[in-house]
Amino acid sequence: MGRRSLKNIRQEEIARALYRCLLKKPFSKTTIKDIAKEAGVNHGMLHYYFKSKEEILLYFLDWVVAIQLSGFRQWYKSRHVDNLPFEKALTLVLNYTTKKITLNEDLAKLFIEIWEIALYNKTVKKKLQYVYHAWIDQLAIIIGKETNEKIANLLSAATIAFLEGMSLFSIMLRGKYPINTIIDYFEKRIETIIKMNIM
Amino acid sequence: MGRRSLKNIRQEEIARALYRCLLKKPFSKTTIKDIAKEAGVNHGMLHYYFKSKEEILLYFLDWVVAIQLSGFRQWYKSRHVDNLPFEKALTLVLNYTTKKITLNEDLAKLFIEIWEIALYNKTVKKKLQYVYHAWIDQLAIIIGKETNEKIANLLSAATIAFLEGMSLFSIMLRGKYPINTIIDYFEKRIETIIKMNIM
Amino acid sequence: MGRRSLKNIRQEEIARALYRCLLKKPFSKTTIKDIAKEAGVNHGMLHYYFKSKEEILLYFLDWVVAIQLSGFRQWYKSRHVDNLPFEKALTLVLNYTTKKITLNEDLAKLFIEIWEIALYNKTVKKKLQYVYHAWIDQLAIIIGKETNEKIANLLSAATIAFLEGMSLFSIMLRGKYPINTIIDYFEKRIETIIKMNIM
Amino acid sequence: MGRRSLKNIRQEEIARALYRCLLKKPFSKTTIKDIAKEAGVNHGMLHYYFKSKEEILLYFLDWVVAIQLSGFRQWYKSRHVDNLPFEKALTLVLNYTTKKITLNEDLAKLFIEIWEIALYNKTVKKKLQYVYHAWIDQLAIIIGKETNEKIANLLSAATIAFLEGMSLFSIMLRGKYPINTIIDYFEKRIETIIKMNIM
DNA sequence: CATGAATGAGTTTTCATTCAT
DNA sequence: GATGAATGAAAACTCATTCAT
Repeated sequence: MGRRSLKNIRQEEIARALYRCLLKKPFSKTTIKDIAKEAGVNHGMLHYYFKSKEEILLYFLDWVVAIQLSGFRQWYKSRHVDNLPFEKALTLVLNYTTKKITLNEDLAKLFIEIWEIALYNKTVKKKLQYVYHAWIDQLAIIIGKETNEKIANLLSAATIAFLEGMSLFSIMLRGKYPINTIIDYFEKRIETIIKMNIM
Repeated sequence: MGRRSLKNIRQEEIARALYRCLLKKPFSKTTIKDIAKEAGVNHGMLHYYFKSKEEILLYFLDWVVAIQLSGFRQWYKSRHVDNLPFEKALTLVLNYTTKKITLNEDLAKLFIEIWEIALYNKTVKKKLQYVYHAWIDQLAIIIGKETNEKIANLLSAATIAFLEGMSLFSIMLRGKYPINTIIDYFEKRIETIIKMNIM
Repeated sequence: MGRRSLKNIRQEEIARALYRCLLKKPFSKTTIKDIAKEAGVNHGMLHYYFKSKEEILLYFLDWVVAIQLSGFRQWYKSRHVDNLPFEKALTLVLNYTTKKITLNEDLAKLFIEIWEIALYNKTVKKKLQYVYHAWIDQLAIIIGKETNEKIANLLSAATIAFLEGMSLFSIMLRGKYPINTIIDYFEKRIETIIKMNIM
Repeated sequence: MGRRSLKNIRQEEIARALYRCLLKKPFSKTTIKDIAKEAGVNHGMLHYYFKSKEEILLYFLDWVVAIQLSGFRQWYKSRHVDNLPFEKALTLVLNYTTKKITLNEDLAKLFIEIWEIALYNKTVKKKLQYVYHAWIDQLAIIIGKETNEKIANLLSAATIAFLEGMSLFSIMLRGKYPINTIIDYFEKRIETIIKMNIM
């Protein structure tokens, strides 16, 4: 992807290190030195590239979101989802979402952490709202092919709420409930539910 | 329920204080002194009644869960839900759940906090699993009247996942999406979805 | 006088410790731990009794000023300066001032430090202004017995400026100039200068 | 005079930058990067031209003193003060001193800062002593025309102490006391005081 | 010469926990 | 039981200094 400045490289390394840290500890218990150690750099460096611990978090969030978004867009293009008929497009997108996002345990953990931070941090909350907006809008476009916009939005939000709930359960109830089965079950019926709701 | 020891009274006061604290700050930023102040007792006392800050949290969790459970059970009995026909029982229970739990913003905030703590704390995770077990089982009993047990469990878990997702959205997307409308919409259709899934 | 709270006792001990520290190092290089060590207490204590390092400084300033003021007032009363004739009162007060303040090397050092802090710290500056106000006013009252108020104020301020300059020199030029001789010389002539200025 | 090395030019630029910095912050809070930024050079360069932060300060002091001294000497020559009668010379020199030094607020601030540093730094103290020596000697030469050397030195030191005290007051009591009036008042009487002291 | 990345010692501050009274 | 004084480990952050390029 061409040349990036050392600053960008380092900042991303630090974001990547924070990612690994958050799989072990909550952000509040992750110290600057933890992140530095994980990144293999001196802890003073983190303050050279970021003004504060919170700045690292904010950069990290943007980085994670950008990666997910770009991953999704690349896949979306490569499968020509735009040109597919409603049923096919819906199935494909839901499948991508559940496999790559909902059931990605690292991501699920990460998002639970982010939810909590967002509770008391407006900037983080805004970023999270942006993500859900984008996600709901994207799915609403597909659903909107078979129903009116208002209902499509409503169904899209409901579907994603359900998937986020399942994502939560995949972490909290792992091994206790057949998360995958439940998701499969609903993937197969969501099309019907959507069409049912037209009436 | 008869006499309770002073210790029990104090412990509950402290749990209640923690509840109020958690509406303002995450647990990690809530200090022993914050809780003590909110409870109107000396902070040294907290270590007299509890071994550590974590013990307060664990007691608090049990207390919150017990309150919710007893509230539900009392309501359940008073409405004789056990004797109602399937449709009526389902409607009533879902209505209670959405109004008292899903859309209770204080509780929603609290649970996001608890989810996060559970990520990295096995004891908290176990308590949370117990709560979801109890909840899913309860709903599954009602749904089970119209379908087989396995499917009932699956549908119950899915419904509660959806409600937890909506609870999350009610906090994160408040004002941006018509949370209440979405929930109303689905309350009206869940019966159909359940019956549909029998086939 | 009578009973003082432990808090007051500790705060004063800390102020006293800071006093000793400032004879060795500037405030900016004096660490919280230095003060704690000098006071013989744990450094956490300093934050128990004071909100911040600056708060210690402010308390310290009030404490130093109060001590000097009370020392002066006690002496003033015990010598019945109020009832003495102009010449006697002036001589006595100047003598007290030069011996106890101007040529008190610890105090001189301390005040140079305070001057510097006051340069960039408004609260400290205000406290310092209060001290000089009180001092100038006090001397002006005595001088005012022989001249009009405006001139008395002017002469008082000039005298104290001279003494502060000598105080500075006593630290900076110790051993190089006969500070004591200069002060003696002027103590003897200030009366004449004052009277001369009436004309 | 003539060509100066790049090193010298840069060093002076850095000294000039430190001067501007010290009008905003004490030396202890002025960082190497602050100075570098003010000088418009890379902060690494400061360590190329100076061994340490303290070395910058020492160079800076010499630079300030040299500027003041050369300014004074130039003025002194241009006015042929050496050839003037006692009264005229005294008046002129005092006037120059009060206007250019005592009441120069930037310089006054700077010197308060230097006094404080000198308290705990022998090298700085030595430089300061040199300045006061030179200044006192210079004035003593003029005063000495009307009195014996010992008394002249004494009166010179006293006068400069007074001026330094007024300089302090001009910063600390600005707006609260009529500093200029006091100085005017004494400029007019110092000649009389000097002559009075002969007797 | 010039840059800015990197280091690490040192600073203030917070806070759970202990304990004497 | 209750109080609040005391401890000390650990946190975020700063900054003079070094050094590879």
